[in-house]
Amino acid sequence: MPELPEVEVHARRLDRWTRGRRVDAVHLPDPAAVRGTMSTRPSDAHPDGPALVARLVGTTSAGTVRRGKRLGWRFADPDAALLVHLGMTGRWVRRAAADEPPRFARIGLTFNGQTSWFLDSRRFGCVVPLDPATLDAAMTDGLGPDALDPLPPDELAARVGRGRTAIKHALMDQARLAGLGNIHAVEALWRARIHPGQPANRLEPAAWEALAAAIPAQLADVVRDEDGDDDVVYVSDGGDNPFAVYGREGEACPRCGAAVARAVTGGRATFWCPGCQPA
DNA sequence: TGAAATGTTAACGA
DNA sequence: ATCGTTAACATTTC
Repeated sequence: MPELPEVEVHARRLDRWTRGRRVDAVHLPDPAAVRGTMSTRPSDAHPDGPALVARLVGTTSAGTVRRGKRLGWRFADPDAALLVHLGMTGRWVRRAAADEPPRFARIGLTFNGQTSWFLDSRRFGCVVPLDPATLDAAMTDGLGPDALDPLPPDELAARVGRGRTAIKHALMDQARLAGLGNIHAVEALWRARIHPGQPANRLEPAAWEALAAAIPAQLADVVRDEDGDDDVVYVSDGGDNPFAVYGREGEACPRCGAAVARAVTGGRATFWCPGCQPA
């Protein structure tokens, strides 16, 4: 699930569920979920992962922060910190402490009779124990400004508009702008009426203006829709597809009625409306 | 059964 | 140096 809105929703959830509460127990059904650095590979498991996670017992959750798709979690007394990346399929759920671990449970923290579980079927997600003094740097290192914060169009153009690479690709470059992934890059471009394959350095000022508005609007709308304690329902979950063009090849564009097109670039499926996002 | 999947990064090739 | 593509990671679901 995770692009910026999903990470934001999970950060809020963990905060609500745990802040100010003491860690009574930890569970680590998949030790490879604990990594020494942010890595998508279980083979990069932290050798001392179990010991480091065990040290959280007795600390108190001090809340979460988010930047781009990274989630930071602080603990106090004694201080500790985790950097969480949800990868492709990561999410957090809360269950009664007496319940069995849910399917795909990788790590769990029990607070006051309830356990918050990190579930991740595909195992690209990870939890990185950090020296709390380094958490701020780890949260921002290598990331552009957070995509949920509106940027003036000229600043967006200066950051994202460099080079001839396709605008969609440039938008997903976390070093230029942090938070957009495949789905929301596709949706933001549709909102701004920009063809995803346009070279980033050839967008007109009017296009940057449209994009600068479309990006935070897209992300904020999704955050609003997904906020709450319920599991996020996504395209592949069999739920209704909530998107305008993503996953809708051949369907009518909700704005102009033309058939939505699909192509694969950079190994990723891209969707656009040939009617209102001309090349 | 084959194809595709929200993320990240390395490795090539042009 | 820059850009695009492909593969890899690990696993599930349609």
